[in-house]
Amino acid sequence: MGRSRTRARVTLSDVAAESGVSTITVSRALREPHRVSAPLRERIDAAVEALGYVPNLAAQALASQHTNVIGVLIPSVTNNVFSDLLSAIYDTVSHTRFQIQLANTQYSVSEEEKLVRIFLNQRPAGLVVTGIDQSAACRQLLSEANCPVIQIMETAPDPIDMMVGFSHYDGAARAARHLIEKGYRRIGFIGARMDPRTQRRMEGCLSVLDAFGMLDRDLVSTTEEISSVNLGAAMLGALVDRRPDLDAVFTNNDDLALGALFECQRRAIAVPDALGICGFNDLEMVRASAPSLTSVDTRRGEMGQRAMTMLMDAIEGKRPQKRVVDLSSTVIARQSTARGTRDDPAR
Amino acid sequence: MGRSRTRARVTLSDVAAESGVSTITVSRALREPHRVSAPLRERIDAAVEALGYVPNLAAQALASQHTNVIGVLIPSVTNNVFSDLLSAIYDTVSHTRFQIQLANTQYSVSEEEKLVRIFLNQRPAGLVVTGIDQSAACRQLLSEANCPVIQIMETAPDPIDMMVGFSHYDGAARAARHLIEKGYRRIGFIGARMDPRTQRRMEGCLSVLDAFGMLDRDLVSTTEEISSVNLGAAMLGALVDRRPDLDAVFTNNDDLALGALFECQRRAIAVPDALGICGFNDLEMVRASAPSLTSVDTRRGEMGQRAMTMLMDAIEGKRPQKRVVDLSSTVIARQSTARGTRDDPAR
DNA sequence: TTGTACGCGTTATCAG
DNA sequence: CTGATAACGCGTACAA
Repeated sequence: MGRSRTRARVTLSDVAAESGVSTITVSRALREPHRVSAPLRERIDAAVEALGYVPNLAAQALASQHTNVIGVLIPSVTNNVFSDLLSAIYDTVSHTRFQIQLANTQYSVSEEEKLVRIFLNQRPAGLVVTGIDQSAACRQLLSEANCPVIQIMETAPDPIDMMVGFSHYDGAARAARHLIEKGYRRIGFIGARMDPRTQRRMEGCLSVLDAFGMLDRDLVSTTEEISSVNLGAAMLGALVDRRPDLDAVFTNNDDLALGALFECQRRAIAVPDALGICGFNDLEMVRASAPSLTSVDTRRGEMGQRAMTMLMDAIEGKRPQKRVVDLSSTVIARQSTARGTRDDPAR
Repeated sequence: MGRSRTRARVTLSDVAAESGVSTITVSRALREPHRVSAPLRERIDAAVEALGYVPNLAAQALASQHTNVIGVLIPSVTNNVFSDLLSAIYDTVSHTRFQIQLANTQYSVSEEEKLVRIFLNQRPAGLVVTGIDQSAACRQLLSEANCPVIQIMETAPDPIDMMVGFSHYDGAARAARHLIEKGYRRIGFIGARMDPRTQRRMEGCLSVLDAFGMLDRDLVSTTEEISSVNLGAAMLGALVDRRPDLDAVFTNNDDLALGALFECQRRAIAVPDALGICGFNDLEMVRASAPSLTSVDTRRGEMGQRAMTMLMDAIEGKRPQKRVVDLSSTVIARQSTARGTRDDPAR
């Protein structure tokens, strides 16, 4: 209490009174201008302007039984990976009639299910969910939803509705093959948090190492802790202490890779000659480091943009030809793996 | 169109029918349980559970003329600085009745004003806005708002309502003094984007240099470009090319500082002996680098937490004793400035 | 402690 | 092309 008084809010009927028509006509003039005669439209627009009318979203939602809200569920707001994605999502949606409502599942499927339930009850225009590891109940809810749903970050053969992402397994497999091609032989793996996508990356990496007869479980280091640069440094340090013969690591993401690089610098381990490092996600910063870090580009900006375009199209009734868009991923070879066997060393 | 049919939604009156009471009693049992007799409460809770009732937020908002939405306006979703803040905000609000609605001003005051207008019309429970540089109209709107408003990231003597942050001017001044104490004499400044807070940091830094007779405008490098690690590397490179006598830089944030460090590594410029580097914000990663980077801790986690606590208290009518909370900021001295004049060198 | 009547601001439906 | 009327689902104000 105690703050200044509310100015009486301007409603549709105020605008109607001002322009001498009924409320429904104002409502139509705003939503379907072509269905209202030109002179009326002008009078109404003028009245809206003069009175400073702003629609009441709650009333719209209640009356029409739908909203312009696109719900976006991501596991974390801190992770750099998602901030790139979010940025693209916001950009794509700005200047459309839709608004983003962001929710945070904290990597919990039960939290995700709870949030989906809440969102669905508010009749969103569309929903974006991260990954493919929803609970059975959540999948059920989403497939019965009366709005388009798009899963992002991953691909799989059984989309709930639509999907745009890439195979984490394949991306990591590419990274492993890259390290092998560069001549590394005792290749380790460092992973943190170990959420489902992280695990699939690990599997992709290990399967390739196995296929080449190079799999050594003792070179695999994982933790449930949240990924960070400092953690990458600590994990690389521990791994090298235990296995000084390690000659390359694939880290589950770029934070860990950068930490690993720093630890190498501290220990005077030569990168890439004594140790190769490959990260994942290709964050902006790994291009800048010295040496620059090899990473896997996952085109998150394009992913966010495509996801929102597909979703908004679907909301307008334009269903995509293909419900699953695979953006794939690409190894960006840089100095940290440029030991050079067949490729020329990076600049 | 063409997705599966909506199940008839469960409303208050369904629950009322199921438990044999009137709708208003159900409504009360949900919002003010103590005002309903125990047996009824139990019957109602059971019915809610059995039917899977979820309140319709639009109807609540329309009937009660207020919402549990806390609007949060930040300039960027990509900037690491805001992700730390956001994370604290989400954590503090989770498990309360409030929900966050995030909006993105893109560092534009006109966009901010537009968003405030939209938010205010939906009767938010509270509003969080970034900084102190709102447009006059926006300030006006916010001071007439019938909900608590808190400005974050900065402090000033004239809060719109409440405020929690720190002085960017002072923080940068501390950084400059730290560099001087460490024996650096030809101190440069590197800044990107140059939003209002960035500018105040620049002013704080330059004023100290000036007071010590060390201000050299030729050592100041700024750009409107968005800050990034790569940009930090490029800007440091250009500055050193032009002024090889530079012996320290204060960078406007940690991205730039890290880029500067990388560029030094590439050019074999010894940090901290030949060049000292001090960043701003104390991101997690700057503790891990080799050498570790000195930075200014701005306690963003605490800021987010305090802001939400103050706001939620104010919503419940508990106005704070002091409307402006100054969290201050602290130089965290690390290896990148440990040339050691009076302090002992960092570990 | 519980219930009745009504209104919140908008849109759907059906007439004119 | 325009309007009257009735919802939408819930909370407020008052009554019992």
